[in-house]
Amino acid sequence: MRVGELARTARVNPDTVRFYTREGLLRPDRNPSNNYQEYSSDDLQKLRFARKARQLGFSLPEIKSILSHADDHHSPCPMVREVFEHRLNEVEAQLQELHNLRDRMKNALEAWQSMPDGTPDGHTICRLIEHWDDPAKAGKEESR
Amino acid sequence: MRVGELARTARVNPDTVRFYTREGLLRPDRNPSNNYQEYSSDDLQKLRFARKARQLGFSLPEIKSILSHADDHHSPCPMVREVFEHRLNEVEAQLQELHNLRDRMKNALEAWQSMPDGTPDGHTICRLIEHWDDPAKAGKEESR
DNA sequence: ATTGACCTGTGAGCGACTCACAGGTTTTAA
DNA sequence: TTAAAACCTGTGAGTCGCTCACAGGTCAAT
Repeated sequence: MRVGELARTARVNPDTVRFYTREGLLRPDRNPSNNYQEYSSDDLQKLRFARKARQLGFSLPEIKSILSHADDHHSPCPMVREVFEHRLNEVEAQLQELHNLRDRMKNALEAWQSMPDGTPDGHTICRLIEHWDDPAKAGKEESR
Repeated sequence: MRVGELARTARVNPDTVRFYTREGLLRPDRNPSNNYQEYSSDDLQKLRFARKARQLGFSLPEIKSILSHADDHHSPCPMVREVFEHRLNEVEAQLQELHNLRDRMKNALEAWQSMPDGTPDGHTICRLIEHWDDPAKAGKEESR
């Protein structure tokens, strides 16, 4: 298959396919008659993997090295594992952080919701901003 | 306080402070004698808010508009709320996605862990790649 | 034969920094 | 007091991972 088809089936931008090819992540054959690139179903799998890996926050160089390790078929590759483990740690941390912030946002939004007309005033926003780092205060009125 | 001090207390790169200042997110006074920028504690709060908001995925223009709405003190601003709600949805989605992928990674790593010497071979990686989209198969041997 | 949809390479633009440079200022400390 | 170190200034360029724009070549359908 050629660029367009590959891109369509993997639901990515054709330019991304071209970009990955330029970067050496995909290595299609060339049709010598018209110089078009010919991708295999192997390339499709690599592309899909690459996209998922990107979502996980792997860098293109990392993905490239994982992929090329997988290419020469049965090399033991502790490096891939290191990359993986390292990335997993980062993902866990990010997940935690995101979770906290999500809760913070929800609280803030609830505080807004319960206002007379549902629109916040400057004060609310100020409080939100001032106590952003302090979940105990954000979204709650002080006792007074 | 000046650039360096502000940056240190907020634990960001001084260049980020300069960048935010260039972008109009922070508006320090100028010391006319030496042309240095003078930041207030208000700026510190804005900076901290901006960093948290960035982690949540708000864009700089969004942050800028939230901050300037908060500046002219008591404007009701449904826009800020819209941005906030919209972003919350995205965060929820991202959280879900990240969660799934984290589990996927853990499974994969466990499968590796249980291998004889703890290092994966080409086959394992291939399976991981081939069935990346298919949690039922990744990290498990087929029945045979 | 012409249209339109594809393909090619290259180069530039994006957001949000980050770094490098060249020069001016302030602080420290010998 | 003066030299060095540590700051500050603006500007411009580099980074990553795309994405788009351009100019031109190829191919299938009408």
